[in-house]
Amino acid sequence: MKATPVTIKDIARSLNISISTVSRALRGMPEIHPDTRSAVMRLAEELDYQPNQLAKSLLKSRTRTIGVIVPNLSYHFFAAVLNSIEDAAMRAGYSVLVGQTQESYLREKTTLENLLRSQVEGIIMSLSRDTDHYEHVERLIRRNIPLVLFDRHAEGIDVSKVIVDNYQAAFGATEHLIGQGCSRIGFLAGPPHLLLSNQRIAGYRDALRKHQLPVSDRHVFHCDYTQESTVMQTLSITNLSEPLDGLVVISDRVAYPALYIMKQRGVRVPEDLAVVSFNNEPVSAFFSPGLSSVNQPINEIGLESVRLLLAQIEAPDGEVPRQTQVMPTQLIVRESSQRREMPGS
Amino acid sequence: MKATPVTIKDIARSLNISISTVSRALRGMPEIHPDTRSAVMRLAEELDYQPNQLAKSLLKSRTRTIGVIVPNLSYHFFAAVLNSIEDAAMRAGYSVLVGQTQESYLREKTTLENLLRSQVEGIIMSLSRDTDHYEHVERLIRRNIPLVLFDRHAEGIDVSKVIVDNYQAAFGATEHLIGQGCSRIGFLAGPPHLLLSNQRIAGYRDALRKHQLPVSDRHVFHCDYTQESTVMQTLSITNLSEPLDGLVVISDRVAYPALYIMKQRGVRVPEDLAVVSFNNEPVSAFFSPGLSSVNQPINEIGLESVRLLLAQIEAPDGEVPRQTQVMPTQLIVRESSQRREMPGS
DNA sequence: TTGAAAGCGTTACCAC
DNA sequence: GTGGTAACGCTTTCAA
Repeated sequence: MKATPVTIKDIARSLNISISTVSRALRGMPEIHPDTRSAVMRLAEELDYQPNQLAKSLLKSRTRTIGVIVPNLSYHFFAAVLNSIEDAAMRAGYSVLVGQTQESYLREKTTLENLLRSQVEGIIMSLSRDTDHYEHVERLIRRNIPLVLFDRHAEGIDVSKVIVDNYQAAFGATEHLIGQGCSRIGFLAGPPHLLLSNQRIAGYRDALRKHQLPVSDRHVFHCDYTQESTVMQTLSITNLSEPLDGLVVISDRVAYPALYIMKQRGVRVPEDLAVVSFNNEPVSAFFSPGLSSVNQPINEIGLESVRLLLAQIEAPDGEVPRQTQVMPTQLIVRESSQRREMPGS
Repeated sequence: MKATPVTIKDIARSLNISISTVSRALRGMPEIHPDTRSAVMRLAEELDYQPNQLAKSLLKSRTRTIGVIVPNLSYHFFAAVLNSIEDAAMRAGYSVLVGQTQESYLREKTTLENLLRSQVEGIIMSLSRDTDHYEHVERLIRRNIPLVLFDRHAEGIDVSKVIVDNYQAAFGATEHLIGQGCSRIGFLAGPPHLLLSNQRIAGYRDALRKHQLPVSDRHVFHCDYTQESTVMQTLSITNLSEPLDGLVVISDRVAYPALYIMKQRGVRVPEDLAVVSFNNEPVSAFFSPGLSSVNQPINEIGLESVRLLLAQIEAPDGEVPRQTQVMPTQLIVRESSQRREMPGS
């Protein structure tokens, strides 16, 4: 017997009063007689009454639910941002429906549709690896659905974004390697069409150029974030006839297996090859050598995404405040990239 | 102008037909005239009509949504299980509402209530660190809400569970250390009242006893999973007057900083101290020394949780199939615990 | 202070 | 084949 949930109606019937009165009593409206109110309250408590959010939502056209779409929750970055999003949403009285795309465009599209059918009031998303066209996103915009893109975004779509300056961050990371005396610096990048990856490559290239170091396509290696392709590309790097002495890696997730392979192949880090990466996952500090990595303010990215989304959701009709928040990054220097004494140490 | 979403009613009015006809056409009911159907379909397409799931849910008392409550999504284990849960749920046509407790009992309780108000059809949860009484869970059971507990469960509550045999796993891990020649083995455990931690301690103790090795409370160190307390406890371990030569750690998350401290203090792993841990996070393979760890079948835990939950949700009234699935674990031996040659290598 | 009734968007039953 | 209507659980006028 799947207990039929108790409704406001049941309470009304039991107490021989009207539904409206019960509703009012439950919500603490001032005009209700204290006796009535306490009777209602007591019975509600006793029957363990739970208001049906669905009915409320339908009536008010407000679900207080937001949808979050990410490529994959086993990536620390996305899980951690979701953590922060859920936390902020909860504090603001919102619930979170999650969807993962598993890096597939198709699933991104259907997940989006499912969330919309569920009447989420807005969507926070990070594009999948395989997403290379954006009609589904543009449709959201046309339909005026509050939307925030974070991390994996796309150029030329007019929507709120929470991102970091990937170009600058990569530029800085590369200069750091140069400052450590590296002169043949490579880049272990993500898939070729991924904006974030390309922006970082651009920063890396310009840093090399600025310092009159050789820039070559043959020093850029693309992996698709899977372990197999990372291993393959890393092996290619170790097999270069003229070995690199510095390497920028697209993310810590990719750097871990890369470092492992380097060690196996007898490449000493940082002596033979200085390495910097992106994301600064917590474990990176505990590696040996500690992995130098560009930190992104994960918590703030989540908070900011929620803030921008709620700004849209709660905006008076007609105004759709769109803005791009560029969050600060910071290169955390650890042993993996340090070939020179730290000043003062 | 927040575009009022187009409804079935709008379509009906436009086409001068009744709401019921539109509804039937949209759902592909056979009795509809082809012309009518195609007209409806075309207009629906054109107006980008999206059925309102809320209304459907209210009517049918079926939301096809499940709630998932976990302590914290930045723990790899929980994020990865959620990954698997969301995936399985999606395939079964369900959506997932997530909630995090941040290890707090209070938040666990309120999150639970929120999910119920949202009319989730069932709940998959892992208890928070600070949860030491279970009325909130028992209330679910009394109300016949489909429920599955995974990983962090509790004894004596009659509900479906997906767990591993922590006792046996710890027993095995400890015997492995003994097999490597360790005789003074300690345990870096979780909080004192955490069932999972205590089960592992019991397995550890019994393994020591079986091999006539000293069992002492002073060799069990409790941390609360935070980095600070892990560091503190690790320092205590390195400060023992008679040093340990083997250590079982409650989880990889805890082992990482512990190994780091060991290295800093000049404790060689595995030569001075052999270490095994639990969870086998992907990065553990890339550590040096590689961290030996008890693998839990994360993907299967998620799948199984969904399976058990759906079994309850879809069970005919009256039957509430409850079962406990004990998932297999496997000790993955890496360098951190190997003090003897591998046979045949 | 309370009650009756309309309505949120949809489906399903019963007529025609 | 199609249309009217009740119902899901709730809030909110409007009247009393």
